[in-house]
Amino acid sequence: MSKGQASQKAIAEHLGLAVGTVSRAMNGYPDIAKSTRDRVMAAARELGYRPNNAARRLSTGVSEVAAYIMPEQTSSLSEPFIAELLKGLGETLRKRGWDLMVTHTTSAQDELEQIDRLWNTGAVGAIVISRPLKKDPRIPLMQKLGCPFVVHGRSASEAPFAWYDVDGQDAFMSSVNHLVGLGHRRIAFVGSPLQYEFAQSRLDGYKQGLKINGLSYDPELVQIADISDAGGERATHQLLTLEAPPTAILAVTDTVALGVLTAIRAAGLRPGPDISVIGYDGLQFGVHTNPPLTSMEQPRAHAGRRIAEMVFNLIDGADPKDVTELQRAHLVSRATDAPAKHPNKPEINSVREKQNDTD
Amino acid sequence: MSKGQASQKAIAEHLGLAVGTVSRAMNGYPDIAKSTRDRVMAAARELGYRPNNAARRLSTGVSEVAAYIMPEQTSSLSEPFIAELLKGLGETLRKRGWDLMVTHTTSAQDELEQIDRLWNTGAVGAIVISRPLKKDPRIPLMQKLGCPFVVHGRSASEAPFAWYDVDGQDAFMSSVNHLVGLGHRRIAFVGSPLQYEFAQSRLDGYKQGLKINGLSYDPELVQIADISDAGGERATHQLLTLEAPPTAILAVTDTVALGVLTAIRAAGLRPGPDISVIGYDGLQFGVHTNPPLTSMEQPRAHAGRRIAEMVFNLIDGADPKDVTELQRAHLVSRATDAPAKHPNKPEINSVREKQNDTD
DNA sequence: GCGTTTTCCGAAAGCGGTTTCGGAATTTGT
DNA sequence: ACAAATTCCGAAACCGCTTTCGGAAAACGC
Repeated sequence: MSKGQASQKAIAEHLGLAVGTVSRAMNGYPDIAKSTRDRVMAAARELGYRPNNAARRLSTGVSEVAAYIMPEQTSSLSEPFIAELLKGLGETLRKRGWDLMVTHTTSAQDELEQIDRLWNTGAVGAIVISRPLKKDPRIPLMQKLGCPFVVHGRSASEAPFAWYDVDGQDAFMSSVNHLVGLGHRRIAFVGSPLQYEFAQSRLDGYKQGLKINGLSYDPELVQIADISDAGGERATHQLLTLEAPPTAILAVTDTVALGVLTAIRAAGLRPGPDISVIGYDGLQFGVHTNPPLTSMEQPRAHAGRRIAEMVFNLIDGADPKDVTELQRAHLVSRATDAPAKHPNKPEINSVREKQNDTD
Repeated sequence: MSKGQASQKAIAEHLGLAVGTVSRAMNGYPDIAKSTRDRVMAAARELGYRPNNAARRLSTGVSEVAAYIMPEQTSSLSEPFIAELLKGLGETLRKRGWDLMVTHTTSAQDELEQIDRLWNTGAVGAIVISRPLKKDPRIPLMQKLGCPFVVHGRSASEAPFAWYDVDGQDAFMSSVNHLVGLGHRRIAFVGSPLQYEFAQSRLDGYKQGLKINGLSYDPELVQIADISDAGGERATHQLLTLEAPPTAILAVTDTVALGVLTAIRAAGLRPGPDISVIGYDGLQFGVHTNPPLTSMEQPRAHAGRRIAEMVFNLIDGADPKDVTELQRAHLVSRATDAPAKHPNKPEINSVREKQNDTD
């Protein structure tokens, strides 16, 4: 439309050169004399040259834009997380001249459609997705398309792919260890739907933690909830009405943990002193909850940067199977992890009594 | 690179037509027989045709991508806000085939540079910015560039521009009214640096609220802080060491209010019963703070949608001065607004006594 | 001092669309 | 049945940049 910008042609005319020469000068071809390269660069600066993105893309065939597919149903509470991720992604991409595009989808089907569109219209040159399912159709699709992609999380797949993940299994195992160390024996797990890989692996870690501590697995103590505060609240309400309620609860995410805290307080109990709670993510607002939430913190700022770097690795021709990174989460202890009140007397736990006391 | 996609040329050859004919058929030119248009459409579907974005952009000159410039220093706590905004923006843009690009900047200077780049390289066809300064250099820049843009917030400008905003002045005025109605007379304001337009207008609303309630303006009761929980905490600490501390505190954002709560609790006081606190934004995590935070809620989900629609209005040729919308915020009362303890006895307020009591 | 390399640049063909222009084929007018 | 008006499509230029190819000019060799 407007864009009164200097093109290579303008530079060429200004200098009495051919456009092809200008192009090669700017791209560092060896068959251009240093003197003319300098002239070209000077003129470019002087005339305010801006390479036309579309033109370059059209002739090279690659788009210097990466797409981030937003996880479908993101509660407003879990979003601080992806905002940080976006920042790391965007800033790191920019260092090599790439831009970041975000795409929201309306359904799993729509998501596949978007991926196909983004790649096949040439809108983007790479894609990053989050929260893969245990068996995620997006992965074989992108492999079929030949689109460079990195997954934030792991997944089952026949062919190897690039991924960045935090070891949730390990994290939940050590959470259990931590709680057992505090004298807890009845430890519950509030998880999310198991089609998500992260949900499964965190549950696995929980089970594994029980096992290595010689605790038996009690299905009653495992609740599956929506990834939301409301989901955590409902699940915890269930747990608290058990005949033998847990003395500690592991939440699959901090967002869910918020609901856990709410439900515990609603039952007239104190998160921490009465029932320990450990979340996962280490979100900043955990310091402001009532009481401040103990959580497994993952290195979030790092994630965006690394994922962007992995995108470049792929672009530079790295084999996807060599482009993987597994980080660890670390316990940040705030106020909701505490010694079990009666480590050896599992009978002191009628919630209703407790409630009446407090009323 | 790969992209085994069908081009218009492929369709043309498949049908024995010229590419120009195919193009005009797809774009609804009137000089194409309906019969051949149908054949073209059928072939397009059959061959899996995908228009090449770059090619179209190159020849039409317009890019169907809108950029959202991320506010420079976004605390991780304020980010739920923009994530919701992005969602509304992205989904609404997509309805007309547009995509959303996000750009993080490292400085004010860099931000101007990015805007210039995004527009002049043809990467985007419109830009939306947030949190304008009272006098914001980005606005005249975009006006000079001729780039369609909408501002999330208002600003002083010679030429009119498109904006969407929530009336912060009105909101803080009614917050003051609300508190006065609860018997408060010493009401403090924890604001943010006044180069931001929103900071100024909220302060103005605060002052206006004082005036219409016949309260005098006491500069001691106004603190300027970083837009963060830490900033709010420091500012509140100052307020509490005053000889005559406030009985109520207005925070410029919910993020800041978190720090206000922390500082109040740290002083051994109870937010709500002892000192009322009202935030601004109505963020969801306000229900999980200690205690739950009363706040002025703005219609956030609506914002992204409307801003995207305004972008299209501009693209469709609307005069920027006609593309504006002012929304109102509404009080959502949770647990931090309460009647003043001693409405008519401003002498009961030595914080140190209170602290000692609690110690 | 004349052939042979090197060095350096111009010319041109795309990339995949859009849009203008002109003309063949068909329809209309009388 | 012949000129005029429509209808419909092909041809070609262009958007800005990349890249291959070939050749002129300069440097080299002996």
